Amino acid sequence: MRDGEALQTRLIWILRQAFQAVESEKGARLRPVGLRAAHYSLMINIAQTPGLSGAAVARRLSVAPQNVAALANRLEREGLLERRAHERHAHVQELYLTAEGEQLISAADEVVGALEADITGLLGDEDAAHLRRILTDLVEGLSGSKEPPIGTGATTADRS
Amino acid sequence: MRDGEALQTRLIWILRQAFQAVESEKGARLRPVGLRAAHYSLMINIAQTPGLSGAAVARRLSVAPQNVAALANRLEREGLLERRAHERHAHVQELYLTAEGEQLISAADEVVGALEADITGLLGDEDAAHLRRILTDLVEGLSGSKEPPIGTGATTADRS
DNA sequence: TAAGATTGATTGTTCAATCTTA
DNA sequence: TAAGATTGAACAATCAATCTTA
Repeated sequence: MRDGEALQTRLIWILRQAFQAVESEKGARLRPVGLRAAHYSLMINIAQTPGLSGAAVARRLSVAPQNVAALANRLEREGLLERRAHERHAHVQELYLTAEGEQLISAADEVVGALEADITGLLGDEDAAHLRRILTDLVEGLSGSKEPPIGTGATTADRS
Repeated sequence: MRDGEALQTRLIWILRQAFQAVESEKGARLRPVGLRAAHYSLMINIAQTPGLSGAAVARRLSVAPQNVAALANRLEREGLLERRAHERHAHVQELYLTAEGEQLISAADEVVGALEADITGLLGDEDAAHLRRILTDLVEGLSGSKEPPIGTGATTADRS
């Protein structure tokens, strides 16, 4: 590593730091509500789009489908989520929140929404918008070039 | 969640996406070299500051010291890293890379350095600098307010 | 007391492989 | 063939608790 390019000045490093800082704060604020960050991530997506299949959520979160399945198992055991068979495709499991799950995710998202507000308040509207734009460009540039051609991954069960 | 504030427009969400995209790309480029991302992260820090203690690396990486210990165990087993007792503090384990480790991290960091260059090239110098500044502000704002007063965590073994 | 190391248990995540169904 | 689900193994990371040493 060249000395003029210290580790800590790399965007890769700083991005990691920022992500960790936000994740850590999110986790800390979520704890009193009674939800772990991973469970929040899964549940908020199902709340936004009830009936999503496990595979579809996995794509949204960019995690392995087995991961979603494992989380769903736990949440189902805890009575926060339930699976129902897809009406026309028996092998597809649609995910729904229970009433209890709905209530919990509602409280949790209020907390996360507050964090989002704190962040934009911290940065100011201009920087926040700028950050949004630059990060979007980054994601586009990194994943855009190597993604499958067209319509791949979008199935009947993915209602996003 | 208010409809005007869709999940996907939140900075928290976009930051996660960006981090995951970069991590994924980093992992993909590291694989041919023969290093996992977690091992790279640990080794690059030891390469930069040989003799760092496990606790010190953990602080730098913002991970639990047990995590560093587990990774170090594996890397030691693989002959990429070695521990030596601190000269004056017998219970402190200093971490050093072996010759093989040095060589491997060198090849790995060339790959990661190339990714860093690709990213800045993708964004352009102006946006890259801007992103660096905004993310730094974010980290400052989030963690700065709740950090212990002074000199905490900096011990003899931490030569950063 | 405080910092570092260590051990054990739990959770989150991935990879690989298999099975079922459209 | 392809998409979704499932199972098992391995790895990464955390929390909690203990131990040693300065």
